[in-house]
Amino acid sequence: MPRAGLSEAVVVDLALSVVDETGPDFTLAQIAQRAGVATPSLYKHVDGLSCLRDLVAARVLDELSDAIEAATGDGSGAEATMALMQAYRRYAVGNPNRYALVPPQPLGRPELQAAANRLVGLVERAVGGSFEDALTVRRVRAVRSAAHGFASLETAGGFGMPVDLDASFELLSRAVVSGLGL
Amino acid sequence: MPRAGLSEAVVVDLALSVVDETGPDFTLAQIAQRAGVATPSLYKHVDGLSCLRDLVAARVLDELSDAIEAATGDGSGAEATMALMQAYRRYAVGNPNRYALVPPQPLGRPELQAAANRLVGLVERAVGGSFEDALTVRRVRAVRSAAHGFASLETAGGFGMPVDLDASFELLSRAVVSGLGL
DNA sequence: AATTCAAGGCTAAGTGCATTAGCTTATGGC
DNA sequence: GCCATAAGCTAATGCACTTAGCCTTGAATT
Repeated sequence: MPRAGLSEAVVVDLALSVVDETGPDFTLAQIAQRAGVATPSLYKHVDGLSCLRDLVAARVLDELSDAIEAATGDGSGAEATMALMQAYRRYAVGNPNRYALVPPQPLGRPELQAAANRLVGLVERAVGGSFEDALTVRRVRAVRSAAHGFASLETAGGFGMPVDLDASFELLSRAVVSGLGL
Repeated sequence: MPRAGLSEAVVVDLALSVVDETGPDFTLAQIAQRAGVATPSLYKHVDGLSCLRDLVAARVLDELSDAIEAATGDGSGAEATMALMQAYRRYAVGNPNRYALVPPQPLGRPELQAAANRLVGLVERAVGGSFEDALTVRRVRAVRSAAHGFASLETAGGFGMPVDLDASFELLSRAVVSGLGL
């Protein structure tokens, strides 16, 4: 039996392709099929389903952070925060199934924790402040809540007709940014 | 074998007790055990797991709507919207596992669709407007996004240390309400 | 009171999945 | 060329959902 050229990263790739095509719930059997391999063989690269879920989630969080970083640079203030929220939503809408995998509580593997911390750090920088400051903590939470709430409802089809969505998001993000005093 | 006194509603009750005690993911086997019944017997009352999920979700949405309705009455405007958001968060924090079951996209059984519509109607009333109006649609979406985003992150433990949460939510809801011009 | 008959239990069996154990083979370093 | 390890495999276990078909309870009707 020839080797299939698998690795942890490739397994995660395959998982993401399954997610993109069939929805957020993936199965080891589906991935093994795409790899041309029997299901138990995956255990040579990945320590079971829940571990793989963590790896996939970390990957998605990193993609999201990349998109945000590219959009906001190292600026801060109202404009940077608006850009951050916009990039956040754009990623989610462009990758709805992947976004659904983002775990709100990044417990689990350290990679996942690190990816989540990176994202929060980007919000912190955009808002402009440090976590020493209680106001900054609150602002970061508010921005995350608004962005995640809208993205999560929109990607899940929770807004009924897909009409007026850009304007709706614009209204929300302006309201948040100005209401937070940025 | 004596009858167990089951019914669709009782099965949903049992499912909710499982959810409260062990987390959002429940299984027919767990419910059957609590009912003192073999797993297949549940099919006499409920049409399989995914149907039961819909029924449970509809029940939770109704509880959430009840809590919101009690808190906001039939008022509208800034104060009513603040009260609505507060009630929303309070329900979620008080019932984190149940809240995790709220489906963002209420596709599926008509009961579920109706429950979701009821909730949206409450937000509409609090915001004060009608869906004829595009601005009202945007405001309702913004309020839902902020409330759901914060509640979902908080209940999932996404905010790290549980410090300053009330003040954080207060900041967000004030920002949204004032930023929406309510 | 006796009978009927649907509703609500049951067991048995099938499917799909994750996981573990143990074996075999490819492959890269010596 | 040899050998150790990595990377496949098959077999088997356990758990969950689901369907099929049987049996009993119990209430309504006669």
